[in-house]
Amino acid sequence: MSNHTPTQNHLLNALPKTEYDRLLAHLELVNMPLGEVLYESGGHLKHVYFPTSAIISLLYVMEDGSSAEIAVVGNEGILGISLFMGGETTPSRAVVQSAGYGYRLKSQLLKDEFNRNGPVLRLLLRYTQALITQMAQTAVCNRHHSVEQQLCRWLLLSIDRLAKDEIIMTQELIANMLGVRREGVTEAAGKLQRAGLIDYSRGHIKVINRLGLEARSCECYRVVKDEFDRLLPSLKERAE
Amino acid sequence: MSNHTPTQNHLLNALPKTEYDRLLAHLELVNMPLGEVLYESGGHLKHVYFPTSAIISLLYVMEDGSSAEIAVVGNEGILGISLFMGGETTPSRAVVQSAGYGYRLKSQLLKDEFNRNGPVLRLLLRYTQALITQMAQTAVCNRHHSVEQQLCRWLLLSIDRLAKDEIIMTQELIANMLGVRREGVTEAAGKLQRAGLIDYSRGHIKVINRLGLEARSCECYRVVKDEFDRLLPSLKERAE
DNA sequence: ACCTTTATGTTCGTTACCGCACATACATTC
DNA sequence: GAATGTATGTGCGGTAACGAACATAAAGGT
Repeated sequence: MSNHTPTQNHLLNALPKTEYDRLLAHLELVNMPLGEVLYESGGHLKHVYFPTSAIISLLYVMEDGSSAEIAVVGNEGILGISLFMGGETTPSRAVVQSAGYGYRLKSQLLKDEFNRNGPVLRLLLRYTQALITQMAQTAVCNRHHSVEQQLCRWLLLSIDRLAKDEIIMTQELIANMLGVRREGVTEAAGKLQRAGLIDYSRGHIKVINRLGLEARSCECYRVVKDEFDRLLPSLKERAE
Repeated sequence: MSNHTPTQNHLLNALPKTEYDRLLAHLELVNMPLGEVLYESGGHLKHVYFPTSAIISLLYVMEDGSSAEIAVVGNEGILGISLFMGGETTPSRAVVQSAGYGYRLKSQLLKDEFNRNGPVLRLLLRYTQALITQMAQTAVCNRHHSVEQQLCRWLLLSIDRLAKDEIIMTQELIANMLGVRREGVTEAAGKLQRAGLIDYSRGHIKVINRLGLEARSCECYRVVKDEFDRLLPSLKERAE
């Protein structure tokens, strides 16, 4: 192997050489199949994860079983911020939304690195702030925007974190993420399809017209994207 | 003066004596009148604020002018986390929701303290995680719960941060916070009033039956409160 | 006491989404 | 290629919240 390298994760790639080299030996490549639950609500965190090709969804599940996605983590980020924030755990659940790969690191090793009070700490905190923006914007979006707008936002967030323009995901699961009815997603997706923006069938959604989706999305997508770009400006190249 | 002391803010009160004493001379008591804008979206942060009797609302305002509250900050917390998170600014606006007092500290002084990598850093990060929980739960609540449930949650969050059981706030402003119509708040408040849970008139809302409100609220209130209690367990006493 | 302003109450038609039921169609397996 | 399971399409009544218009009522100034 392989075409896998930790630098495919933007946070890892953004680390100075010293820190990167220190962590490298401890990074373990893991496969993340669709639907796998990486963290359960309130559970203990044995590892943190740096996705490379996978996308993780952070979900809040309510007592009555209904749920909503509050943020996504892909190759731009890290799963497990509550570890270094000091809480050890969170009330959210982390589920693999798009199958792929990532690297994991034992919790204690990340904590140790964080406590060195160096560039790793600063990078992780800036990432956390970007994640906070995403959550806050999700709250606003849930309040004010239509299912169709939110679907556009969701599709854009997903393809940004994938190399391909095709998403493997049923409408049923998208509905769970957005916290709406499956029929609502069917209807919105149908409109987008008829408008020539996407093409989908049985769990495969292909984005045909990205700009069209952006135009149809609410502003929430762009606000979040701009804030990520601002806080985590583009990542240096690293010799393979 | 006075009956004002920085220890009325729970975060300041939770600091070890060394750190508290170091900051004390730089803490400046400020009055916070209703409606004052402490931070504008994207603006520069000259100070951070530790409310004692005031409550600050964190709002996201959309392009079309509609808005929604994503979190509140009272005497349990600090306003200005993006400063130490490294972003310097956020896309949210901070408005005084309930008039009162607080202490402010020059941004650089807080940064310096944060960078000592001591108990202040750890405390602020734990607080930030609690705030994240509040935002995430707000997102879910916006998705799934009725205006009446959200109003109960909002009232409870407010009186938790006030000494009194009376809130000075018009239904119009509450509607802005919740991101709903004023009429919706009128209707929900009317129900609560007829149920004997609250008593209000022209900008004065008095909570009569706190337990009744909790029962009528969605679970979101309790989830957030429990998480705050878990992350920021009760604060030591400090000799006046 | 009057007038003005501001806060709250009420109504009405409209809309987006819900919950449910069921039809269709593709995919997989035997 | 028949059978089964899964994904998607569609229609229907119900409801919560919306937008707008307007009525009432309390507070405050002169």
